[in-house]
Amino acid sequence: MMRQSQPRDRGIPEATVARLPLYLRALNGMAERGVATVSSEDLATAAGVNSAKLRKDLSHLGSYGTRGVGYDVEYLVYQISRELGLTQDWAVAIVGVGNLGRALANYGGFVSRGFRVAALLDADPEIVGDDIAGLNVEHIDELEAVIKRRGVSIVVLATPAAAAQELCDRVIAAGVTSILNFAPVVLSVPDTVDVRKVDLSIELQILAFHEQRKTDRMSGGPLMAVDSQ
Amino acid sequence: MMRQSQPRDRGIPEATVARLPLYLRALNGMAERGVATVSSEDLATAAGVNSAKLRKDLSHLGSYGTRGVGYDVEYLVYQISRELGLTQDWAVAIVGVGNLGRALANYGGFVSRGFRVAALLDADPEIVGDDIAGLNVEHIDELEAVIKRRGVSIVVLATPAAAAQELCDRVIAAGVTSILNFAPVVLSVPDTVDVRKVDLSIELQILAFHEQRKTDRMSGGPLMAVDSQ
DNA sequence: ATCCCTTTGTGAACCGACGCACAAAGTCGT
DNA sequence: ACGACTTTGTGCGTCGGTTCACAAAGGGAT
Repeated sequence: MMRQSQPRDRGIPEATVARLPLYLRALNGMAERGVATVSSEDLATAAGVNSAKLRKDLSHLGSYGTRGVGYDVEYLVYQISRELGLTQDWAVAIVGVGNLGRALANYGGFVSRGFRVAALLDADPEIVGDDIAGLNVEHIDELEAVIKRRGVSIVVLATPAAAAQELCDRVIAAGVTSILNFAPVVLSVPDTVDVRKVDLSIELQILAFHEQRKTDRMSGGPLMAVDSQ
Repeated sequence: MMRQSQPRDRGIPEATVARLPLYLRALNGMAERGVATVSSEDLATAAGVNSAKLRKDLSHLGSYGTRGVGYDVEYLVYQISRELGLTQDWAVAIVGVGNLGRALANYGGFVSRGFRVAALLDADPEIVGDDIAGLNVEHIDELEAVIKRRGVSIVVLATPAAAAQELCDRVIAAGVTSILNFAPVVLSVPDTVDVRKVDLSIELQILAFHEQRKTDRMSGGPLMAVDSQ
């Protein structure tokens, strides 16, 4: 298998993609602290992963990195940013400006790199017209127009569960193919559309499961019957 | 392999655990609509998974379900709830009452089943003393006392990144072993502690990656060189 | 220029998860 | 009471991801 300069297999494993933002964050921290190069071992520790995994992940992007030395921090930041598509600017619309929507609008975290909140939309006439985080809340009737006018390509759904599917359909009809969903429903979408789901309640339930097991194990033996409850 | 009544292998795959809350939600919806029994096919559709996977998941809890008929909705709700530890009440403390912390405190979603927000804590004297969602915000100095007094076993960290690790350490020292972290940092914890991470910025970056690929594919051919950027 | 030391990039074994496809098991109608 | 039909529970092949361990590649010292 011979490779030209950097053919960079179009086919980065999903698990790797999910970790790249982690590496990027660690690298940005190092760059700010003036670190010039970093070994896979140190970067892996900073990102909370195993160093072999880190190296394999990075090898999917190309062969950046110098044997015996490590990786150039700045260069790697650039390469990962480019791979993730953060060298361009993404216009994000937040649909649903309740408590969560407001929190997201004010969250500095994603404005920082590549993402820009371009619109806030809600159905409640009480909220429409308010200024939040320097943006005017627009009426949901404007959804399609706003998406097209501002070039929105990523939509964050922070609506009540009952409204989510309908709004999702409209957003997709308006041409959006990337959705971050906070509503506790399973959205049904064509498979050309990417949906990522964030669900607080599910996370808590998973924690509760493990927590229960820990306390079970303390009170009874590891092989104790479970029907005591 | 013979099994007594319901030995229920202590050893449910992590992937299964992560889906149980999904099934539970779908089942609760059905129960409210008065559905008495459901087939794996229908439940799988409602939960957005493949029916074989659903059956295998449920088989890890025991052999509930009747061939030729399906699963009794109420019974399955109970079994999954019990397995997840939702038949008991979990006291949750929210540490950090900024925009996000406030949104979480007001989020009805997790109060509903098994979880109860038992405390809100913050370091900002401006915020301490406020009433949010019927709870008084307490000073972070009270952290250890509050955790012990109220029997808090799950902590939600919604603090700025800079404060997260220190607070995490304190929370663990106070005996908590389950943490839901919203701060964009990699927490280092002993492996007796479970940390689940929710990171908006990472989710957006993953979406951006796939979005970029879609648009790349549209403008150039599928096998086009990538260095045009 | 050569040797030694460090660190990358990856082949290969391993592990968990997924989905197909089917036998076992139970229901319902006659 | 029996047969046809439905739906579960699972054995098994497959696949993606993780980890180990090491050869290849470079840097720096002598």
